[in-house]
Amino acid sequence: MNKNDLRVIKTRNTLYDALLSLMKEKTFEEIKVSDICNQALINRSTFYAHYTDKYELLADCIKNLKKSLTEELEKNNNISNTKEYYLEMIKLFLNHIEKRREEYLSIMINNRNSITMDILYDVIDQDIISHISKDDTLEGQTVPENIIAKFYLGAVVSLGTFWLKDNKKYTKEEIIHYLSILIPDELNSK
Amino acid sequence: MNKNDLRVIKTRNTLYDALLSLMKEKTFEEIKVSDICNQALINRSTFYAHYTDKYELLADCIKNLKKSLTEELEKNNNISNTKEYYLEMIKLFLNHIEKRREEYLSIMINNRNSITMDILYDVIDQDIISHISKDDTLEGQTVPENIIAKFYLGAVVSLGTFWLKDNKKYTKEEIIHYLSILIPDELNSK
DNA sequence: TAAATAAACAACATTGTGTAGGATATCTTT
DNA sequence: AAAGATATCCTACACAATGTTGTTTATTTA
Repeated sequence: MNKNDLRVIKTRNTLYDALLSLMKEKTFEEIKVSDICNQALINRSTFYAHYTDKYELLADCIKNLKKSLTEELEKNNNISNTKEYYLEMIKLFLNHIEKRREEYLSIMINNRNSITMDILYDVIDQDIISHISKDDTLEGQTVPENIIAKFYLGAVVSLGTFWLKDNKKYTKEEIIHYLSILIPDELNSK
Repeated sequence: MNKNDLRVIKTRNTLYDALLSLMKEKTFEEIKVSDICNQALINRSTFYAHYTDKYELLADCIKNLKKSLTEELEKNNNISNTKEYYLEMIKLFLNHIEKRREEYLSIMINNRNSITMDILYDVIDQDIISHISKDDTLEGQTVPENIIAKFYLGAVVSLGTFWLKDNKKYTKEEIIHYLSILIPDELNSK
């Protein structure tokens, strides 16, 4: 199966879109392989030529989102694990949500946050961890580094999904401003 | 179906335990009704006499956990939405995790945090919201109340599940101590 | 244009679901 | 402790969705 064959690309994209579109109406679990194929106007046996089951297709969607979020977060240059890093990180994070909003919402609406949360948790956790390991200014702290990490990881993801869901109330800049108040300045000293 | 009949009680408990035990090995979605029945040594038709599907059984488990967490959190007397409230809340939260640790772990291990997170998010979000509505000291704040709420909601749940997963490293008291540093004193003034 | 190969189509075996009826075991009540 | 009630077991069946296979048709690419 040649990944560059136009037919292959077209088929996979169609299936991808069909799944996302169905997820706006139903839970992922309620969606049958045949539903996806009907929606995509693609034969069921063709589906099985590409994916072993619907979970593999979803994994593809997730992998895709994760990859692009990871890339976005890598633009962050602050290698130390300080307030500046977290502020820059949430900025990039909110940018990404803005770009892929429709996809995030499709996944989230009928799946009780879970899947989206898992995606975000994984990627951001990874980002934070890799930043911690690069940071060599971490001696004699009052609060262990990984406690701080999990604390802000949860806080940031929670705020991000909250912002994603009711997009009208606050601007991106407001959210970042509020965070700059909620995160103390002397994060790594004391 | 008489809820007090010993046979009924026994059957339901057995099914409940069987599901939790299977969830240590597989994803919830991978578990079939027949698997649960085999594990529980209960006839499949009996299962259907009690629940319409495996989701209803899981809902029962979740309802159970939610109820007991809600009750635990209600012991919190701090009606204002301040640092003291959050500290007391996480204390009760960690108590609950300690009590029901095995159940939480069963649900969490193979289900990528999702279900557990949803449970905790729901209950704690509810608790925070009800505390906010009782608090009348919320004028002229720099950061909107619901932003603060989602921020600490995520932070607390994230830390709680982190603590749940590697239970050896930190004591409950240490976690609470660290939190008292991470949450600023003047949460509601400025 | 020819060769390669992906997509469509049809047919089938398999698996898990949900339901029903009568036989058996367990619980409740007196 | 016995009688009646009823939950569980057992078997069988209809149904839906899955996953596989072999053949034909259409599209791509060299």
